[in-house]
This record gives sequence, structure tokens and C-alpha cells, in this order.
Amino acid sequence: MATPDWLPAEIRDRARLRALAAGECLFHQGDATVAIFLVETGRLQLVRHAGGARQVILHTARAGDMFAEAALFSPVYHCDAVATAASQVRVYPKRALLAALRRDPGVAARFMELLAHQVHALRARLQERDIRSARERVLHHLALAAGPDGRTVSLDGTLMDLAAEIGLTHEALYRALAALEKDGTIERTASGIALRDAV
Amino acid sequence: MATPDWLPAEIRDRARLRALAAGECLFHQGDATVAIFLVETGRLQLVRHAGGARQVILHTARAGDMFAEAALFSPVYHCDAVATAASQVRVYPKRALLAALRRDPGVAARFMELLAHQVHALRARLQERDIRSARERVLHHLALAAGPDGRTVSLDGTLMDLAAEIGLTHEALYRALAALEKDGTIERTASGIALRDAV
DNA sequence: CGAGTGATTGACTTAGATCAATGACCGTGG
DNA sequence: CCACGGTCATTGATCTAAGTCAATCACTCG
Repeated sequence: MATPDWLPAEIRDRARLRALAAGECLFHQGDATVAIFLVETGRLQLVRHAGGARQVILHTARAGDMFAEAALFSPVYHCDAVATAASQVRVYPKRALLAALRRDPGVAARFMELLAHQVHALRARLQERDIRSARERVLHHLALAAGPDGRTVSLDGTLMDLAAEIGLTHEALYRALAALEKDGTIERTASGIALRDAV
Repeated sequence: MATPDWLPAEIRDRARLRALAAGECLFHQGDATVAIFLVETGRLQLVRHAGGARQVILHTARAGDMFAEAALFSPVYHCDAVATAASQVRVYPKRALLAALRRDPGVAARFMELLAHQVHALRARLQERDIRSARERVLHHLALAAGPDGRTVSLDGTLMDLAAEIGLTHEALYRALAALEKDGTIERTASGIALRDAV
């Protein structure tokens, strides 16, 4: 699953799968960059060691997330990647990838498109965090996550995952959903959530 | 200022500057895409009209921010861009940009690099928002924003801007900074903030 | 000099985090 | 086949840190 459709078949098919135990390290800050990665299962944290003993978590990559893309343009990794749960990551060698990007403008264009969309999605998630009210934040998220009909949101993961994604505790999310359902703003079905008409 | 160094001189030099009054609209959702933009001064909001009367703010672009990059890969804009203050935006025509990206692999590589770095920065800001405590959030931000020495952070904008960037009210930021200074974790200078050694 | 903006601090309130308990469900191993 | 451990969903009670409102001071700019 989550096979990237943007990269050429010869790279996609040759990409190794690397298994990591919980706590295991995929690469260290300062290591020469050799690949970028896609999380197939599990969870990795990207951690930067700043001045002194300070550790700064830069990102938590979950199933489906690509990470270390910037490694393509840097000789060394700028953070550690540590599995915080048993994980499997797909490994895309930098050398082959760069060659493909240089050789085939179509591949390059699709990669740029992917990155541009990620930038957008991240900006939207960030803007979402500026909404303090749990209720409004949830509504904002549902409106964005709604399918083409603009109303129905299918829930694939758990509500706990959703809560983490929008930056609420799961309790706060449950309560917000319960309140929204009670006052008729949303309807909950087995497969997801439906937005009722806004007035 | 903020002149993008990644795009070829012929595009950079030919780019028009467009002035917008507060409330004026730069483009509408559904318009054919003709350009991407860089905010020189002011502030623009990107707003999507979802199902019904729902409006979702996707992003607020400030001075120095590029926006609508994804327009390069879409025939139409997927949101409105509205100036929420009198603004000036640099206009980079899509046609010329795409041609340059296709023609010159070096330009394409630098653009990919820019996008990859943006993705990183955004992920880090998002992760930062997962920190609930104002104190810890501020420390996280300072550690990341620290210069090469890992200690000193130069403040260019106002503290109010900083507060907005890290998702706190300015009062909360002032208090957090005051507390950090009182217990000796940071030192404040005219030009910025210095982190003391972590124990 | 007044108007406007930023920095700062105080007082108060509240929404969401935290802690806790319960029930449903699901796979698994004896 | 069923008891058991685990995860998820849900709700209640409580607490607190951050938001909100408000006032003051310093500073700049025309």
C-alpha cells in the first residue's frame, strides 16, 4: 500500500524494505545521505540534537509518510531517525532517484507536484491549529477532509489517530463530536461523518 | 528583499509587482492559473469555499512567503486569495516558470530543494504545536531558531509576530519569556535571546 | 504633541487537558 | 468455546494553564 505513483517503476520495484525494531535507529545526524524513505508500518521520529544536550523533535512520520526528502539536496542528514515502534520503511536510494529526476522531466514534475501538495496540506494543518476551539477545529477539519460532495468524510483510521492529527486529546475530540451530533451539525454513520447544511 | 535566488534571472527580473488594497482579491477559486506569487509586503489569506456556505481558511501568507506553488500543476486555483491588509505581491508567470523548470535541470533541482525545505520547516512547526505547555513550546522554538552556535536567537520581527508564529497569544509569550528569564534558562538582549546551558 | 503600536503585567474565566472508570469488541491461546 | 488481555470509544469529575479583558508605559512618527 501507499506505493508512490510518482517515481519510475524501476526505482519503485527495486526499493528495499527495511525492518526496524522499536528504538532502533535508521540514520544519525551527520551520516552521509544515501536514501529517502517511506513509512510502510510503524512510526519514526526525526530528532535534531541542538546545542548542548537539547533534543528537538522535528517530526513524527507515520504509515504512508515519506520523509528525509531534503536528503536529496544535502550531503548529510540533519537529524536522527529513530523508530518509536516496530516499523517497516521502504528505502529509495538517493543516487538512483537523483538520476531519474535529472533524466526525466516528467518524473521531476511529478515530484515537484507532490512536494507542492505536501506544502499545501501542511499549511492547512498549521492554520487549523490556530483555531483554539475544539468544536471549530473539528468542523474546519471535516470541511477540508470532506469528499467531493463536500459533506461526507470517510474515517479510515481510528478516532484517536484523528485526534492526534488535529492536535486534540481523544477525549476532547469525542466530546466535540458528541456535541456536534447532538445539535445536529453532523451525523455519524458506520463509515464516517456527514456534515449537515450550514445555515 | 526576499528575492528568490532559485529562479533564473530572466524570470526574476521580469516579474511584475502587483499592489492590492486591503480586502482586494488576487484570484478566485476556479480561475485559470496564470502565476504563482511572493508576498513582498502585507498579508494574504487563502480561502477555500467548501460545500454550502462553509469557508475554510487554508493559509495566511505573510511577507516573504511564496504561495500558490501548486498552481503550476493545476489548471485552476483551488482557493481564493484575498489581501487582508494592503499588500504588494511579486507575480511569477506560470508559463515562463514551467518552461524554465523543464529546460534547466538546475533550476528544477533548486525549486525541489526549496519545496523540500519548506516541507521540513512546516513539519517542524506542526510538531511544535503538539507541545501544549507555553514554556516548552517557546524553548522548542528557540532551540530550532538558534543560530549556528546553537544558543543565540536573533529577533527580527516583533514579539507579537513570534507569538503568532508559534501559536500563542502575545501575553502568553511575554509571560513565558519572563518566567524563562527569571529562572535563568534564557537571557534577553537588545538583539535577541540567548539560551543558557541545559542541565 | 497626540495617535498608534508594541511590550508588559495584573485579574479573572474557561475550555481543554488530565485522571479515572466503564463497556464494546477482537483476536488468541488454553 | 470461552476467558483474558489489549485497544478503542465514551463519559464523568477535577484542575490548571492559557486565553481574555484591561491597564500602563515606552517609543516612534508625522
